[in-house]
Amino acid sequence: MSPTIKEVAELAGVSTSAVSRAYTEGASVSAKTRKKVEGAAAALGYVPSLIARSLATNRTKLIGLIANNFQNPVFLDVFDLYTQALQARGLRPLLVNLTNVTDPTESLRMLRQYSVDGVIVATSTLPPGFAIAFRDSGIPVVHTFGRYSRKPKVHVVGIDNIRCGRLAADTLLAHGYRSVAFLGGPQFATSTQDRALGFSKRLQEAGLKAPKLFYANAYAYDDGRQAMAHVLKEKGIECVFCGDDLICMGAIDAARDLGLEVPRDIGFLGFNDMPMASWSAYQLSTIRQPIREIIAESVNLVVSLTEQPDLPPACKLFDCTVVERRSLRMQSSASGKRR
Amino acid sequence: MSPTIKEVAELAGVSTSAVSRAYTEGASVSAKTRKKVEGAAAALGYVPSLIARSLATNRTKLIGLIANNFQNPVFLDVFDLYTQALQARGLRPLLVNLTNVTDPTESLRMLRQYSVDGVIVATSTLPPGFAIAFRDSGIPVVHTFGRYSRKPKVHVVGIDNIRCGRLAADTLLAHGYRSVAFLGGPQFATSTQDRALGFSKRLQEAGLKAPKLFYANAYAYDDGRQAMAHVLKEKGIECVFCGDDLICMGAIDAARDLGLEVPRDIGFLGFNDMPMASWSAYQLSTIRQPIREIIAESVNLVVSLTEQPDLPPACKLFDCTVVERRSLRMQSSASGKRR
DNA sequence: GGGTTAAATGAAGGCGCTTGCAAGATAAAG
DNA sequence: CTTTATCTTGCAAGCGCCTTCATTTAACCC
Repeated sequence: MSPTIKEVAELAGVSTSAVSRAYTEGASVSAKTRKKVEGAAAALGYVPSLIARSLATNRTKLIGLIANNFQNPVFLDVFDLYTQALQARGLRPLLVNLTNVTDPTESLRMLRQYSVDGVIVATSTLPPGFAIAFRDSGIPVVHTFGRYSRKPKVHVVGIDNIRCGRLAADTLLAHGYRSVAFLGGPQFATSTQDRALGFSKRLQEAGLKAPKLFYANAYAYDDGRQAMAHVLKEKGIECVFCGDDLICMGAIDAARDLGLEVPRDIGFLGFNDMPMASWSAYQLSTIRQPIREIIAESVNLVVSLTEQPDLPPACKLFDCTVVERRSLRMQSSASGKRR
Repeated sequence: MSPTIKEVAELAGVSTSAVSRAYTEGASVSAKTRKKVEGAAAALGYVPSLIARSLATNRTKLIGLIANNFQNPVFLDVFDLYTQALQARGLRPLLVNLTNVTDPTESLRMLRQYSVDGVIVATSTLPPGFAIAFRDSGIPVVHTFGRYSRKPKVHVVGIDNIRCGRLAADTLLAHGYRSVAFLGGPQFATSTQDRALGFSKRLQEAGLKAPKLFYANAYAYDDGRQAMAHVLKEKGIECVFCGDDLICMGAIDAARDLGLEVPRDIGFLGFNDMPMASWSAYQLSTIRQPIREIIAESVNLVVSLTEQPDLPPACKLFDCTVVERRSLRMQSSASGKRR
């Protein structure tokens, strides 16, 4: 069907090795034969088969891209950036959807079947067993949005959620809030755990009592909305720090349905700075993580790993920033500067 | 590294053919040797290499999944459903991001490099040249969300946007609106063109004058918002039919910023029924396309095409339904039933 | 048990490409 | 015009699997 290397060789009047080399970076070919090969290839519409090549080279240029959260808009960005970054380096994302999958066996089998060169786990809500299972079978893996650890099991690149929690606390304090709550995502998500921790700790350091902790069942609007009902039963909450913008918007709507006005009656701080955060219906103040940089770094890393699989696992962390809009009350001039 | 068929054969005490057959559906193997093979494979941690297999069978089980719109939340659903549907059939999506790509050559080359078994073009905003280029090079292609045509160049599955436009018109008429506008996506998108057409036509059939047509630069919030500014310059518009929920929400916010209340002062009908449409800040009435069915059908189709590549291209269309929420004023009892 | 038919098996060649090796061509040096 | 070093090139083996073909084994029926 598709022309093969042999036909090109024949037409060009050279050996198959020659045409192979014409397509291999840094191979030894004279300009003359390269020209001949290119001519023949063009005439035939030849495209070298990566399948056959990878059988010989043991490199597929395929990167498994693992996700399990197709509800959250940030992942659109994530997919977009990943596909572009990988494409730019001649790699291909093999998309793996692990929604509702609890056992790594099957996905591992599949990834090995295709002999992917590496795996990127792009989620903070997947049990750590997955990344570790991949690593154990010898596949280079980087865990994006993974948890910081002094001695990580796999390479992780992302943010320090504990620091983010502290940043959130500082922000609320700077706005003069004293009685605040935390409304996280699912309690098993490490991102939620860490943010809650940092948030609580910083508040206590500032002499406040530990905030009440609430959890939504998922990083989603409806779950945020429902969970907010519980928050609202608590008296005297001035402001809530949400673990995700979607949750936050759900929470805001829950509050508004009860006649509360944001930020006059209650303040909100979100997380992720997704596009909707800037919609005029919400105007969310939120914490943004540098997704673009995180992903660029992840791709760099997985590429390095295909070349040096034995790099010791490390955490590469990026700083978050707060984006101020109008879901927090005006900064009281007394309360000092933000950091 | 990974154990090969030969090692398994050796350990199991059979020929490589035997173990190959043990892994091939419908091959002739006795239960006894299959057991032996499975035992040996398990002991070795053997996973057959799809790469090698596809070199021999000329089937990769790889499906190119082409997208170019990573801004619109519906595509999260699309990705989710596609990956799941493909996985369920033992196929793998190779994600291709064609954002800002105008020339099919490069992507075609890449798809051929990987000898994908088929291609799914999942977008309504890609020039038709792409799908056709794929087809011309012999790759089975189905165009999801493509345009209806009596004599299509490639298989398309989606909705009849002209009918959707008519449905929108009927809905607005049933609500008693008389002076309405259309606010579409980019003017080059066939989906927008067709919806505008059906919408206008139906209104005129009902004896109204043709609606004013407006276009947003993209299926996105900000673009909807900006375009709405122009709509609002027009006097006497009672209701606007938007080509996308995002556009619609942008438009609503633009209207609200001017102090208008929805649906008291102006009505809105959206398109796509994305999750945000049901948020209490919007409560969008909108038209929903059966994405799940569309995608299931697309996958079925692409699978059939890998077996019978010569099926004549056809259009498989699905009906849309309107989801009534609260962005249209109460149905005037006089104005009759919805269809 | 013999004969017939069906099922299971192994050997071998091939899928399209890469690559070590040795030989041939070219260039640089004397 | 040799000699030596550097490039190019083709041959052939191999990457891990499938599949045809011929052969062996099992199943079945009188």
